[in-house]
Amino acid sequence: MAFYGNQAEVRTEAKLRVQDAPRECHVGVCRAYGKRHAIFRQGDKAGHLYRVESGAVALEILLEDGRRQLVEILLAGDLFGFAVDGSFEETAIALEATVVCVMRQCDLERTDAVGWEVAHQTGRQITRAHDQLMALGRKNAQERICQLLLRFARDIGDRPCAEPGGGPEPIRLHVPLTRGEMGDYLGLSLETVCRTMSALKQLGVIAIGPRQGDVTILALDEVRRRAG
Amino acid sequence: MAFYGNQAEVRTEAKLRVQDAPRECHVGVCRAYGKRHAIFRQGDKAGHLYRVESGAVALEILLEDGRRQLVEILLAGDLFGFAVDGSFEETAIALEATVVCVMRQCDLERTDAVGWEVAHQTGRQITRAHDQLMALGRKNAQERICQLLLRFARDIGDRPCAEPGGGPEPIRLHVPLTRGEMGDYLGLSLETVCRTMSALKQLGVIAIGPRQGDVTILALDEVRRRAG
DNA sequence: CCAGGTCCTTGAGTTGGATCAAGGAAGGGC
DNA sequence: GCCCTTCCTTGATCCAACTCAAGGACCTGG
Repeated sequence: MAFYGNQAEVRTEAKLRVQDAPRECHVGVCRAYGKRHAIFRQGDKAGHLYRVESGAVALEILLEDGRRQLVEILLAGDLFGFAVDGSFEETAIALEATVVCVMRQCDLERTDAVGWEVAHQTGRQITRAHDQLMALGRKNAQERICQLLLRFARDIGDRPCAEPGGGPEPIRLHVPLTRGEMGDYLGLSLETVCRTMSALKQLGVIAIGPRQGDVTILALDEVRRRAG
Repeated sequence: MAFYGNQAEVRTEAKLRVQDAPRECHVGVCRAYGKRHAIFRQGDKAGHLYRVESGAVALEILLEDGRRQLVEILLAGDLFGFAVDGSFEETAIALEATVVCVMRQCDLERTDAVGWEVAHQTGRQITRAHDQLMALGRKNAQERICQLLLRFARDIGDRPCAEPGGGPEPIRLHVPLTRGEMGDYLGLSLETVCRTMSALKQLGVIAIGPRQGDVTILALDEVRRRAG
């Protein structure tokens, strides 16, 4: 049972967040996970559904030869844990201290109308996967990175539509991914991610730092334009 | 209403197929579409759900500069038409003469338990999207093409697991995509698709023709191995 | 059976991003 | 504060796939 293996050692750093996390958890139980710890692994038996309460989760697929691909990034409110033949095809990893609500699928299926809630969620995720496929298939490094930055910007300052003049107020955001993980999500090498971030900084479109993971969008319109 | 625009002129070529298509269509209506005709378009108002009864459908996204990406290929039984903010973000195109069952979402939501049927379908599609993301992000041309061939092979001779000796019986299949469309699905140029198919032919792994779209898998194990 | 369009194939040259390599800045533990 | 690990950054070189180009095969309608 590698399933619950990471919990104990995590309690401390996750404690502060557990307190403000538990919203209505219909038929589930909240669990806390520490940075980089697995929630389930490729090949594990499925049967539960998961919702991110706080933090961020990545789904990744590994090939035997070690190549790795992040296929989805999940933020608060997102459901995950969909499996096809009874076992997971991805590994779910907490990108930072994260609280997850775990629900048994059989319990959910007893509750009516939850099916549609799930269906809508999955529909949204399919759309996101399609956006990402467009990015990986046809967009260059700069476009992919701008699209990713917008992904995180959307969750913070959720302004519906920037003023045409180009919002002068910078947007500060925290990206819970290392350069390597950004590369794994975007189908790029970590060096290319670095170089492209540096280029965007040089252009005055974004600012980096002061801490790792911090990014400030200085010209939202520019980021939007470059994301395509 | 570009929505129903392609139907009339399609009737003839689709007629033969309409007859054997209509399985149980709970609350929907079957419609026939001709090769390369749109079922709905990027930006169209959503509100219906669709199921492929026979034939094949592709979902594509277009960028303003003309870059195109097929983001999903749907075969008989697959649901599509999930939209987020009330309008479609993809265009759905019939890859060959195709019959689709169209259902109004509001009708479906009245029927209990359909939600879960939909959720399971979408879960399967998410998994497929994730496989495809792995392909576009980290696999080379040969691996992507072998993965695509397996996709179509699975729907024909659905043998659960080939004999360890490497099934000597060749698998004949029809790929309802032009080289260009294969490229658009796999994030490759059509020339690369050609070259890679030729290379696989040279290696004796597949045979091509006699008609366009026909592919015969001569060494299933080799295709599997190369798909990664 | 022929004409014209669409699709496929192969060659030659180019390039965006990968890989290899080396150092520098954060950050966590003692 | 210092050490050690992890992460970030930049440079140099290389290569898989792209682009441009030119034929050839297939397919449909007349």
